[in-house]
Amino acid sequence: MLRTHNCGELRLSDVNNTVTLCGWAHVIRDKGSMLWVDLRDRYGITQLLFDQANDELITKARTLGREFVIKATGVVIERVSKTNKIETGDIEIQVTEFEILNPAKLPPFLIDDKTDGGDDIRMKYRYLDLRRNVVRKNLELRHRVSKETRNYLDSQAFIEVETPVLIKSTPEGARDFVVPSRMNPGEFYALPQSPQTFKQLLMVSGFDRYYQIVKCFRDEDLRADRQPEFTQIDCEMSFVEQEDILNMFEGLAIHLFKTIKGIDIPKLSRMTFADAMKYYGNDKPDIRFDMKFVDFTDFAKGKGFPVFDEAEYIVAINAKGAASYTRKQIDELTEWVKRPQIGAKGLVYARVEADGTLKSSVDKFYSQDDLNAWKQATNAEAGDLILILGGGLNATRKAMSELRLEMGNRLGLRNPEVYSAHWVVDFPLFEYSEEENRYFAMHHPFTSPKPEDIPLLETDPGVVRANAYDMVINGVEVGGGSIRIYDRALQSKMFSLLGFTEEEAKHQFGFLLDAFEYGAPPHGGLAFGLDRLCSLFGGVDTIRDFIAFPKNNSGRDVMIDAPSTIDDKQLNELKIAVKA
RNA sequence: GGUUCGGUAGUUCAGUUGGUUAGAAUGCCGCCCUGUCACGGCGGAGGUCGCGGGUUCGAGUCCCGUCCGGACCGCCA
Repeated sequence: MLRTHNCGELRLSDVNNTVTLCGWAHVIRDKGSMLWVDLRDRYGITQLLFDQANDELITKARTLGREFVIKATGVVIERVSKTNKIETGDIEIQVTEFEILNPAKLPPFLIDDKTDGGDDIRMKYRYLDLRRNVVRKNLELRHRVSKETRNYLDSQAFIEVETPVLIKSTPEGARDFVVPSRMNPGEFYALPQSPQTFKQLLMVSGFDRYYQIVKCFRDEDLRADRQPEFTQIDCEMSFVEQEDILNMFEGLAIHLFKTIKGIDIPKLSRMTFADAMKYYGNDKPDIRFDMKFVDFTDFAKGKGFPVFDEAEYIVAINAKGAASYTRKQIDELTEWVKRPQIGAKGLVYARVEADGTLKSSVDKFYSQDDLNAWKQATNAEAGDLILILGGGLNATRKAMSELRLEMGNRLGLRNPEVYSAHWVVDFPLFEYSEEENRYFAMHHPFTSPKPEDIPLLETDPGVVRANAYDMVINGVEVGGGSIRIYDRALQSKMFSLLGFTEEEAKHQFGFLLDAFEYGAPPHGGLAFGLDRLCSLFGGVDTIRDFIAFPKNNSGRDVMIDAPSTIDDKQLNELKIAVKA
């Protein structure tokens, strides 16, 4: 070992000991007669002291620069001026000899908690960014989440099994990343969007309780909370019903909150998909705050206000305490909902004045009695602001959902240190695509319908509910899963409803259908997004901060500059031609 | 595929209606400083205003195109 101690562990009790430390020169403060170097490593900072009593040494110390890697030996002494800002603030090292292990160029941005570097340059030099406390702590958090996940699942008799990364492309779901096969020209592997079919086969194999912390890949556009490669905590269990899965994995959530955040969260509440849409316009509602949707269709229609008279659906929320919004703020909010991303045509408001009367933007069309009905329906009181949108059902729900979250932000109701976790259950089995004129599986084609809804598969597939569930924390979908189909006939029926011919189903998923004929147990499971869980525990919206080497908005790794072209020799081997 | 915001010193940013030599902070370099720890003081260096074209007597500023980055919509079973 080059060192006797790390930079975070020395205390007053170590005074008079001779120690050797290694690390990076973090900050150098030259006071003329003495010079200090903050020596930094993963564990902390220890101050090195050079003074002019040793002229040769301090002169050599003046050649140091930021981020030089050094090894220093000296005696631990009590500081004359102590600081409580760092844990080693009571002591310093009176250096007797030191060595520059490696000099360093000046970094392009400050390696500091409050760095001066923007995202772009920090990503290009990610290995320097990772030296910063804040980023390192994020990865340490991620490590603890993984570790506690393994602890919990291990204690529940789950075993971790690795599944292949080079698998088969399937048409359903997200776009696959594909990998050409040199030995099978013209054929391609796909990288897994999830180990779904493999974990089901492991259930057929009798593993009973499986998990895997595993990379998954989806070739879709990125977002702050979406990366092309991301990590799932993938789980599956046999001989269970939906309720068993919910209990097992809310147990995991409770365990993680306890061990990672030191918080006892209550047992998770359950909300149906239908209620989530009705009251929040969203299948992953943030229920840290109320502000539920109130359906205004009945009493806002037919009063002569053309926009609402023509609307399929009219919905209101009560922004409590927002009556103080000025005309300018409301105009700004109106512009906000009219942005193409939100897509509302306009925003109607009704303000409850101090005396209880209402002032609305549509007074021309609605009497004070009409407005009183609004007030009653939304439980509005003096000082509240009722916000109303109207239009087509789906678009209006979506717009109001966005507006609700925005008002939650503006009114300070979305504190990242407050957590509210719940399940959304009873998702529809299918989603109808107007574009392609057919049903798609909302979750995936292996999800089992609720038994009582099976007869409806023939007559009205759109209303069939699935044994599918999502865990939602603070408006973030952190995990989701379902009870699976384990009956060959039912699985075949699903494929046929999804528009597969028998041949196609056999070609794509024959192995699974075959397996179902060899004694498949009832089973189900779910997968958590590890990156999202970490960002949630870290209190930020972007998962990039919790990934050591993330991709940028365009799916590029700007540090290694990937993806890149490959040379003709490689292309020839793969028998691939690139279109000009 | 689309919407939107941004690109000016190593870095983060400001830059007025288009008008003299493009500024600040921080970092960096030099000198000074016996207790610093966001050290302090004095001095200094540092610019292809992303790129290309256009309008104009004159463009960091206006227009068109393009590249790059961020957020979002579509997409993400």
